[in-house]
Amino acid sequence: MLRTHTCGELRIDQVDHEVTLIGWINAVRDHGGLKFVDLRDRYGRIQVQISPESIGGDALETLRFDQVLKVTGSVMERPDGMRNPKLETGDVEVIATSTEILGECPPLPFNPDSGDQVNDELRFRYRFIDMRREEIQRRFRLRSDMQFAMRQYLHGHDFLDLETPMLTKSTPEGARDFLVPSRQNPGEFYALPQSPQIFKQIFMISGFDRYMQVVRCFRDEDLRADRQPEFTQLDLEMACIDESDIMGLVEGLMEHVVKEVTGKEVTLPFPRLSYKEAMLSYGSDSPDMRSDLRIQEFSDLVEGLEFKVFSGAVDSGGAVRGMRIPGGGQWSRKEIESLEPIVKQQGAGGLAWFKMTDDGPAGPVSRFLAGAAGEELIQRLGMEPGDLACFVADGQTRVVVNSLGQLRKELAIKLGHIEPGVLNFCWVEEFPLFDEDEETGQPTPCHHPFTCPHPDDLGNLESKPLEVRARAYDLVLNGFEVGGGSIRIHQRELQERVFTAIGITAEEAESKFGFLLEALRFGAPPHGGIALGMDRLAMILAGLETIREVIAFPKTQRGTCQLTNAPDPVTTDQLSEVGLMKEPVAKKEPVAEEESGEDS
RNA sequence: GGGGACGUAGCUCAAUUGGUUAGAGUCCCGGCCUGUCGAGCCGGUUGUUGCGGGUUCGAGUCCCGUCGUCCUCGCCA
Repeated sequence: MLRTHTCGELRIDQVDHEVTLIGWINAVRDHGGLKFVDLRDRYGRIQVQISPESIGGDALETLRFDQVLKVTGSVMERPDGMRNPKLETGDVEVIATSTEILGECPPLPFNPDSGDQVNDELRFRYRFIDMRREEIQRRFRLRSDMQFAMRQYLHGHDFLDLETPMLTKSTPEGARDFLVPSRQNPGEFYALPQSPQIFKQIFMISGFDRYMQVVRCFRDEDLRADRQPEFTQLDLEMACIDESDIMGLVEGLMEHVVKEVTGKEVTLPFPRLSYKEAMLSYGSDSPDMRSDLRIQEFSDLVEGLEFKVFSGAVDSGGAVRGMRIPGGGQWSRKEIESLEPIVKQQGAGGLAWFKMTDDGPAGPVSRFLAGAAGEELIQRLGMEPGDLACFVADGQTRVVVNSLGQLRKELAIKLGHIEPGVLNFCWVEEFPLFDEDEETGQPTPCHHPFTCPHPDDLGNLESKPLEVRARAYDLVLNGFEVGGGSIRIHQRELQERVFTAIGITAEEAESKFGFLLEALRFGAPPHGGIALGMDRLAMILAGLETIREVIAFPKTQRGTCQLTNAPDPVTTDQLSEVGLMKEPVAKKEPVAEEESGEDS
């Protein structure tokens, strides 16, 4: 080792020891002859004293922030009144007898102290500087601890950590694939896996019983704060189990992980609610239960209200829903109306509302509340003086759900329901097996085509496919979907029926999933599993707003890497080697393929 | 593909209704300084206001286009 100690470990015990440290210069306090230098590494910070006397009159080097400095000297107890209680090492300092700059460093492109204030573009371009920050190092430590705790827990429950291919087969369903051309098979392509789904099912058929993997997955879709084109899942699968076994295991896993990483206790079991209930009461399939705001149905009352906006919505097949906002009656009209853009963005025409005062309802909707239906509405809401009620009515129930769901989210923040550090898990289950494709009307899998239909609904698979429930479940944490899984189909015949229901012909099924269908013939046990989003989990456990902050080298919203500048054009030679030709519309030219390089 | 926000010194930001020479803090450079720990004091440099066009006597400010970053809808089995 080039050093005897790290920058975080020296204490009174080491006084008079001769030590050698290597670290980044974190500050230089120059008093002319006497200099104090803070040296920093992963483990902490320590003050080094450099003076002409201590280093024997040698010329002092020019010291600058983030140079890598090697210091040899002796540990001294600091004089009284000169200790620094803010530093773990603050009772001692190192009196340098020699110093050497091992790594030069120009002035930095940004000030790391400004931390997250600096714009992301710059931070990610100079990620190596950004990641020196204590704050960032803590995040990645947390993520590392989290993944270790997961492996530890699952190892203790007989899971095997098994690998699956990264170069695999493109599948027709689901997200867009990232394609990889095959040099040895011109014109043919691998795809990067969207998930190891089928491979883990094959492990089950192979008798591996309990499989886990921390695995990278790839989906070529547009990005969000919580979505990157490549992301990491804790993937697991078990045989001879049902839903409650998976949920129970994951609850135990989360309890262990949260305890190990944050020291917090979670309450088990996690509440479970059906998809239907989640959509109705919370306006989302990933409800944030940190807030107790609840959406309620009022479509059945509109007949008695004589409010055309409401009745019109219901008449055209939609719905009227609303929620009580305790204490919202204190808000001004202007403040209430400032909520309207939230619902308009989701396609709603507007926000209807009334306040409850000591003298009864007041505000735009109040004049429709005089009759019996109005009274029932007020009663159902549980309105008390000082409360506000907001409603959305629309001909499309989907718009009502999304609008109020979004409004609920914003109100939860506004009302201070979102306390930092609170972890609120729940399960959402009984998802529909299929969604309707908006364009073709074709049923398409909500989860994936290997999800087992609910046994009670099997009779409807062909006749009323959209009413079939799935044996699927999502794990939700603080309003984020952090996991999703299902019991899988383990019978070939049922798998074929599901393929047919989603419009996959026998030929397509054979060519795309033939290997799975074949495997299902040869002794497949009942099985199921789940995949947990590691980036989102790490983000929430670290109290952050975007998964970019827990990914060392994230992509921008356009899918580019600021550090490496990927993706890049490649040379025509590289293309032809893999049997591809360039379309003449390339945005960027390949770098230095045959440039003549004239200096300007 | 649609909607929105932002882009001014290396960095973080300011600049009144469109009005003179675009400022501050920090960083950086020079000087002073032997007990600081956000060191201090004195002095100094730093600008294609993202880019291109337009309106105007005059544009950082208004308009159009474009590029980039972020948020979001669509999309994400």
